[in-house]
Parts: sequence; structure tokens; C-alpha cells
Amino acid sequence: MISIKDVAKHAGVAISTVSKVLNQYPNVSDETRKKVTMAIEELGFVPNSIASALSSKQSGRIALLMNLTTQTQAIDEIGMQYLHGAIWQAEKEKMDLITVFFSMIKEKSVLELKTYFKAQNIEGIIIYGLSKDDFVLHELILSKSFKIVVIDAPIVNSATSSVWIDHRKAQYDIAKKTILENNAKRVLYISGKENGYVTEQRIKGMQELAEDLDLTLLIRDGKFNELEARKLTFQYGAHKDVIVCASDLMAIGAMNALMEMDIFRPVCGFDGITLMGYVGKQMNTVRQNFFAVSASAVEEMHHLITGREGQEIFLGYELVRMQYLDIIC
Amino acid sequence: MISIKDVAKHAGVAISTVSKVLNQYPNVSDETRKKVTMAIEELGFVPNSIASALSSKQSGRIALLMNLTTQTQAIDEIGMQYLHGAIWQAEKEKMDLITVFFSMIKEKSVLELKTYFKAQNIEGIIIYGLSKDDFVLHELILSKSFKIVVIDAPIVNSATSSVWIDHRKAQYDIAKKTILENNAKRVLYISGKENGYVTEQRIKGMQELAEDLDLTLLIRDGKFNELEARKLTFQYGAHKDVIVCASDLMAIGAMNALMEMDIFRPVCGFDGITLMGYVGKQMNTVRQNFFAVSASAVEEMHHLITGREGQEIFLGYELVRMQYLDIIC
DNA sequence: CTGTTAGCGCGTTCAG
DNA sequence: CTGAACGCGCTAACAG
Repeated sequence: MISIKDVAKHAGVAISTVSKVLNQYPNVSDETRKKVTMAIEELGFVPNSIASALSSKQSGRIALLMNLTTQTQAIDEIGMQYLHGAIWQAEKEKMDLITVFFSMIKEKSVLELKTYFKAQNIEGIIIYGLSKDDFVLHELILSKSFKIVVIDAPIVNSATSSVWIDHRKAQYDIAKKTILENNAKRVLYISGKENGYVTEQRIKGMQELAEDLDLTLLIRDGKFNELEARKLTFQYGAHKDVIVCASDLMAIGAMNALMEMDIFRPVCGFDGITLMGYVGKQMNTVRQNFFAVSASAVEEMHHLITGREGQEIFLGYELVRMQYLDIIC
Repeated sequence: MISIKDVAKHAGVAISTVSKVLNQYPNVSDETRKKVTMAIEELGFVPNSIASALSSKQSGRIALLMNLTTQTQAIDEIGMQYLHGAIWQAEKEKMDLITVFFSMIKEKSVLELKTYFKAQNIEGIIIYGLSKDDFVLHELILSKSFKIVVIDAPIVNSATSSVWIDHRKAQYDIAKKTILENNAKRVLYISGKENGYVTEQRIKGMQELAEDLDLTLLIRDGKFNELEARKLTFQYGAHKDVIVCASDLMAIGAMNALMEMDIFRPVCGFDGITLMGYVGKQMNTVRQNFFAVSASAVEEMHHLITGREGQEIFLGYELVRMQYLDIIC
């Protein structure tokens, strides 16, 4: 292996000088800089990130902590989108990203968790899929032992930022669109899990809308579960004009129930997963840009690590209508 | 930060002794081992993996290189399954796993690739989704600069292992099952991309079957593309008794085409993705255990790194019939 | 069985 | 602007 020492020798300068051009220090003459750059080229030198990390005490390593057990888990593209966006941005920021699943840390105490991350020299953690009853994680966040960016949860402190879309408004918008298109009055809202942060925001959006449009609103907990939504639809669907669901997967469950009941009711979802296009003839939904969300999270993490205070960040979304042929073509 | 030195002092032994108990060396007395363990507990010492890596020259870092642009890409759970299995096994083997997408290295030359991985102290690479025309990657494999495990491609050398299921036999089995169930004779086989390693294996399986059962076999390249399969079905479907597809997604494309043509033909797929259950009433397919495949790949990587020669590993599969309610319940 | 010592490759003072 | 020297936390011979 060829090291910084070899480069120094080859260029006829000191080791520290090479280190300086490597780390873009200002006080190096153009001439020496050029010499060093040449030597690096010629020798095909690649800086050893491990040595660098040890010496500088900065690993540049962050973890993407994903909860895929709840919600739609593995049958949609959401997780991959998050992952892709995070990796992409991490490479841009020259950070190292490792992926961790909730299932791997489920049984751990706060102390064990800290040890787990410390042992891996993790500086920051991005959390996706946090729910209110993940007590250990909440403790971890409050301890400020790591820089943390939470996706879809409103937690902010000096070491913690939050990244999400405005779920209240998004739910309001997509429901309003669907309701107005169908001239509906009696609404069944199948909500997400009650311990989820997004759930309460979305419910607020629905309540606001009900007031604004003078609707009859029935709210039932679908637990982000397709089967549950199916059952609720069998139970209440016939006496409602429209069914608004807090996730695409629940919308699919509702729609299949309606088909089996052989009645038509407009349904709308939330997320914009591809699966939606396969089962519905047409369905309104909110398309979130998951890639962009996690990319923003990584970017924010970078700021956190380099000293900025935590903050809340809102991103945009789109209202779309999904259908089969649009997807595969 | 508390280091090995502090532990040594606290336990009243030398630094190297601590290192020895940390790394499970045999020649340490039970008594000193106990003392050291106690000190570690009391101080809450966590070994610094970076320093360890620097000193031992073993990073224990491997990369999972995923190609999701071809095939079903982001709309199924395959990628997540692979990832999950790999992470799970990597943790077990105490290795560090980072995820890399093809899109991030697409434009790179072999030299740049080596630099890219070297700079990250990667010791081994697991490649998923390799096709025959990824020349740069093939060169990388042949160079033996890294330990490599290839999933679904038959490449083996002293630094390279291969992990896959027997695609020839699997294709044979699932097609045979479907054909016998429906008493079919004229078969349309919609194959995968011609430059894919699995494609030729599966085609072999079909040809063998055609001979064994005395079938009329028409093979057309569906490129693992849903739309393409749809087109081919419109073109040939009416004059065939059964349509065998090299992927679930193509099977879905075929099935939707049949529905639009308003004719019925049995269709079978390959992969066992959940989506399959949403669109078909019932469909035969081969369910691979992607989690197990990538876990095996990581395990094999561990062997490779610790000195074993490359080898070929075959895993099992299942023939299943998928349908909607089975999935959501 | 235990302790001493010399690096691993790099970042960072601090003289010059 | 440059270079010598020290240290990051740990591993691995080598003595004792």
C-alpha cells in the first residue's frame, strides 16, 4: 500500500505538506501544491480514510435506521427510495452511510444502543419510522449523545433536526380534491396507527376539511393495515360517499372490499406507491418524494455534524392520480 | 473517550493484555481475563473499531453492490430482502456493510472503481444484478483485487464465489407444474434479458422441458420488461395454451394483456414478489428466499476474507401459488 | 503467561 | 510557507 509518506518523498516535500494539500489548507504555495498533486497522480495514491478518521477523530459515518415492520413494510418501494436518496447524498457529502433495521436494535436498552453505535464510530443517526411508543429511541434522542435527524416526527433540539412534509395540509388537499370531484358529503376516514406522529397531523387535516366543507366525518383506526381497512370498509363503506385512507395500502384494501361488495365509492390514498397503479382503475393519492426527503435528511445531518443547531425542515408533495398503464409505459 | 489504556491502568495490567482478552487470544490466565473484563464493565469501555482496523489492517468492511435499474427495480421487495439478509448476516459476522448502487459507479473505469473501494477500505464486494455486458465489473472480478461474491452469475476464481439457485431446474419445475395442470402443448416463453446470466439457464430449462414433454415452444425476449411482455402476449398469446414468463412482473404484463383480449390462458411467473398476489387471481411462481441468498453471500464473503478459495453455492427455492387474500391476511 | 515496544497512516501543533 | 515530531487507539511481534 502506498501512503502519504511515499507521496511526500516522491514530491520532495514533508508529510505534513501533503496532508495540507489533501485537506485543502490555504497556506501552501501553488508550486508545492502542484508538485504534490503530480506525485499523487503518478503514484495513484488513495488516502486511507481509516487512518484519517483515527487521527482527526471524525469518522464521517452515519446510520440510517429504518423501521419497515410497520406500515407497508417490504411490499413497496418506499424503503428503497429512502435508502437510495440517503446513499446518494451521503456520497455527495463524503460521508459513510450504514443501514440499520429496527429489528436489529429492538431488544436493546439505551445504554446498549449507545454502545452499539459508538463501537461503530457512528456520529449521527437518521431515523425513519419512529412512533410515539419507541421509548428507548426517544431517550436516545433526548440524551443528545448523537446527532439525529428524524423523518416524519416533530422532534427538534440542539442535536436533533426533523424533516417531513406537511401531512396536515397534504391530507387536507388530497381529500378535498377527491371529495369535490365526487360531490361527496359523508366521509369515512381510515386513519393510520394512533401512535404514529403523522397520524395525528393527518387527522387534524381531515377535521379541518370537515369543518370547511361541512362534511359528516367518521374516523376509524386502520392501523396502516390493509386487512383492517378492508374490514372497516365492509362495515361502514355502504353508507358513505367517499373513503379517504391514510395510506395507499389501506386504500387498496378498501377498494377491494368495495369491489367484493359490488358497490362503487371513490377512494383516495396517501404515499404514491407504484402498487397503487396496479390495482386501482384510478386513484388519487399524495406522492411524496422519498428520495428527496432522505437526501435532505443526510444534508441536514451534515449541517448538524459541522456545528449547526437542530431545526425543522418541510418538504413538498404532489397530488396525483395513478393508474396502470401510466406506470408501466 | 475512554481507551484501552485506561482499562489497562484500571485493571493493573499491560495494554497488550487487554488487547488479548478483547481479541480472544488463548494465552491469558483466567484470573487476569476476569480482572480485565471487570475493568471493561466498570469503565463502560467500547473498543474503537477504527483504531483496530488501522492497526490490524483489517477493516471488516464489505460493500453490497446492487443493480436495481434492470428488472423489477424499485417496485418490489426483492432489493429490500437482499439488503436485509446481508445486513443481518454481516452483523452476525461482525462485518461492516455499506450499500452501493450501480448508478453510483456506472461511469467509472476499472481503475476508478478500485480507487473508489480502496478509499473506503472495502475488502470485499457482493454483486447483485450483474449482467454479461458489465465489462468493467467483469474486469474487476478477474483482477482479483477484492474478494467478491456474485449473486446469480456463475463466476468463480480464487477470490470470487458465486451464490445462486438452480435457475434451470426452477424454471423447468414451475413450467412443468403449470403445463401439466392445464394440459397444455403450445407454450409461449417470455424470457429475460439476453445478456443476463439467469436468462440462459432458464431458457435451457424450458428447452429441456419442451423435449421431455414434447411441447411446441416459442421463445421471445421480454427483457424483464412488463410492457414488452404485454406486447408479446397481444402478438402471440391467442395461439398458445400457456404463457411462461421469466419474471413475475412480465407475468403480470402478460396477464393484463390477456384480460384486455378477453381470453384466458394460464400464466406463470418467477420470483415470488408480493405484487403478484395483488393482480392475479392465482398464479404459479418460483419463490426464492432472497434474504437467505444474500445472507449466504455474506457468509461466503467471510470465508473468502479469512482465506478460503472461491466456490459455487446453490440454494433452494419453492414452487408456490400466490393470491390476494393469502398475502394480506 | 505478561509486559515492552514499535508501528499502522494520517492530522496537527510549533519552530524555523 | 515548510518540515520535524508527536499522538490518535490499537495490534503484533518480541522479550522476559
